[in-house]
Amino acid sequence: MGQYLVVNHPQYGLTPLTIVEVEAYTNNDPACHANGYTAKTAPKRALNLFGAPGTGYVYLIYGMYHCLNVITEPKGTAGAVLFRGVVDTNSDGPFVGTNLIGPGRLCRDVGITTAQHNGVMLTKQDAGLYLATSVQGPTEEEHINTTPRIGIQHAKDYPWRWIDTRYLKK
DNA sequence: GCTGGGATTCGCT
DNA sequence: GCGAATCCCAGCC
Repeated sequence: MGQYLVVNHPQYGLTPLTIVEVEAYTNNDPACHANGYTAKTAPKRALNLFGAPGTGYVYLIYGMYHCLNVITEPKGTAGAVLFRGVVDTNSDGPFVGTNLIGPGRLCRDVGITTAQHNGVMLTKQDAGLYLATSVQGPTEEEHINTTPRIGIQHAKDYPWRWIDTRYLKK
């Protein structure tokens, strides 16, 4: 939270966007795509969930939208953070004044797709999509709230969604 | 080989 | 508040 997701905008080039909303999914989590599987038995879609930390996991939801995650657990253990919302804090960026809230909208507006970005290493800059330390540093705890995750059918009570209250009220 | 549901969004009512 | 848009693949026949 508060760090940068750097995207490669077709006109503005590399653009740092500040992360303001995330959710966590992990091993033995009923809501995780990898739940009930191992790295060997996982369906193709969820395979990257068992990859090396820093790997991007992009999947298609409802046939229409892409969702971007980053792997957070050691290789072989499922676990990821879903990026649900970013804001453009650049004075002249492409999305100034437009907070990209919602995982599908975020991916649509910055051009993240499974074809281009699933499995890329988000700690390296060569894919034009990566994570970076922000100038303002991580979000202070006073600005962060936790809530249950959105839209899931299982483990609805896990308080594993984090929001920056300066941009999101609930 | 077919069917149904999903970590969503937007527009219309 | 509800439904449509639309693709992947697990589960079941």
